[in-house]
Amino acid sequence: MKIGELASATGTRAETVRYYEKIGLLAPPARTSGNYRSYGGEHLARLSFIRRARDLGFTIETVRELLALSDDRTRSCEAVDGIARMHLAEVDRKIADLMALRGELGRVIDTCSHGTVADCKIIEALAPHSHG
Amino acid sequence: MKIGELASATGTRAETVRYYEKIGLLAPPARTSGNYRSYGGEHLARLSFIRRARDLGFTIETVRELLALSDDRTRSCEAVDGIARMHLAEVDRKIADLMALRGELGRVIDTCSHGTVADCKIIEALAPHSHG
DNA sequence: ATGCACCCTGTAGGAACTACAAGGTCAAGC
DNA sequence: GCTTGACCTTGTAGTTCCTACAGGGTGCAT
Repeated sequence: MKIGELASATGTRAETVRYYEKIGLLAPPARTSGNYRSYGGEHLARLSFIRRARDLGFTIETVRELLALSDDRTRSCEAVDGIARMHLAEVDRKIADLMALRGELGRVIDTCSHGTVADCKIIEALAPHSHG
Repeated sequence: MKIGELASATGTRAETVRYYEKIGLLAPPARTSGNYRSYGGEHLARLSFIRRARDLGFTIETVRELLALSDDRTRSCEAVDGIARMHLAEVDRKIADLMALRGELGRVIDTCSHGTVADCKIIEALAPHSHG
């Protein structure tokens, strides 16, 4: 499996795959006689995991931790659980922030009277506010 | 008004103010005899606008557009409204993604909390997806 | 005159990629 | 057998939005 195939199989770009290899997240694969990277099922599984975790908002460093945990099967689930919990809290914060933002943005848009910029409420809403 | 005062009046850092000047978002102010930046009400208003728009999640480039639009007072509000609506849609999408993530993390924690190592499903939870 | 808080410029770093540039490999088509 | 074009290689620099120095200058109080 060449890098392009691996990339499209996992929804990644070839550049990103090489980047993951460079930062030590994905093991360097064997090479063909023409010096092309040659991937197998192990790499596919691993990269799928990485992609999915990244999509779920885990940082590269957290993904590294999770991979280390999954590699060491003797370890308890507690560490994994802890990481997940930390992320859950973070995700909850992000959701709350975005909901507040959404409300404000929605209000701003609702006030738009579709006139000229001179009396655009959106611009007004962005204009100077007291700030501490 | 010196840079530090402007910064604290708008909830920004001095470095960020200089950065905004460097990328052409904020006009260079007059200088004192000692070469300090000297800001007036115009700068305060504009930086407040920038800060608020950034807090609402608009990118620097979008803020630039909004500033350009707001400078042309006779222009129709339509473009401004469109930008805000597009941004709102983006925020909605992010919220949806985060809600999905939240559910997944919750499930992982739930599974982990009453199980042994063998039962830990976090790795499986992040296992390969089909990618087309 | 001596601190000290603040200001100046310029550059490097950080997170996680992304986009070249300049060249090598390979299968297909003529 | 040779060309075309898609793909691969390495390396480096750019992206976004700042943040953090380093190494110096200014202004005010003691």
